[in-house]
Amino acid sequence: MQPVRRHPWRVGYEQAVAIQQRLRAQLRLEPPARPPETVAGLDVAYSRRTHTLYAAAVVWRIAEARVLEVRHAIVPCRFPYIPGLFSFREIPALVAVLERLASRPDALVCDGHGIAHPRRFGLAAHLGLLFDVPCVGVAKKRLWGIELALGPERGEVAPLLDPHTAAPVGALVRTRSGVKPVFVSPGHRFDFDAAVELVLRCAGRFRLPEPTRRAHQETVRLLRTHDPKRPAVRERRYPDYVERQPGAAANA
DNA sequence: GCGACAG
DNA sequence: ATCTTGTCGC
Repeated sequence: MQPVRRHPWRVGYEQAVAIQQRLRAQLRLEPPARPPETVAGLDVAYSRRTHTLYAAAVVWRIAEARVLEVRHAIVPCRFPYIPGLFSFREIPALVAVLERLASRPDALVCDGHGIAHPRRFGLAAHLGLLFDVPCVGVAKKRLWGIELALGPERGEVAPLLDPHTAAPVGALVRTRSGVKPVFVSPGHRFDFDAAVELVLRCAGRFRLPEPTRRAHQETVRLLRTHDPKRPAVRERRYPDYVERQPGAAANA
């Protein structure tokens, strides 16, 4: 899978904001022509110690609830975390992992917001536009918008409204009864209803949609194998404590 | 000046 | 997100 637009190597703050304002005009917020059958869940883990991003993509066939493909990418981290400019931090890793996909999924599910963003250009909007692929954002916390009341049952939905215009920017979606909702917003080539529908179709037994949840697991596994943390010092020895011998009696 | 602030 | 120690519940 190849991007249709290039992302610059080095980006400063003002340039990042300018890129967002230029690209957001190109977003298409209509639903995909046909309902997605395969989606790629995406996630990134960080090593603070080595300034490295560990990205994973899990391609998922919705109808069969089955993994089709898993890819990884490891890239250096070259942009700070700034709320509102989050995509510039993770996009190099996500582009790298998507370029490794053999298949072209019908849609992407990102770990972050789409247009529920102060400039209407969150990670899912940015990434969807770079590849011109349908993309939805699923975030665990709010960045932008006013939350309307949401019922407690799985499948219930409430709007997330722009603070200035009261126009919808996304939705709160209850993916599990009695569990905190997720924040769903279209990124590119999605509208609100199709985005919510896709997230619910990908929802399994957990709060996060299954493709993203599995991508997260992959990311954690990558971090653990490539950047294992070892204790700074070995735990001290305890001279008075005697290890139980295998097969020894419990006491004398 | 104060609070809010995706990952 | 990462770091870090413990606690609660199936």
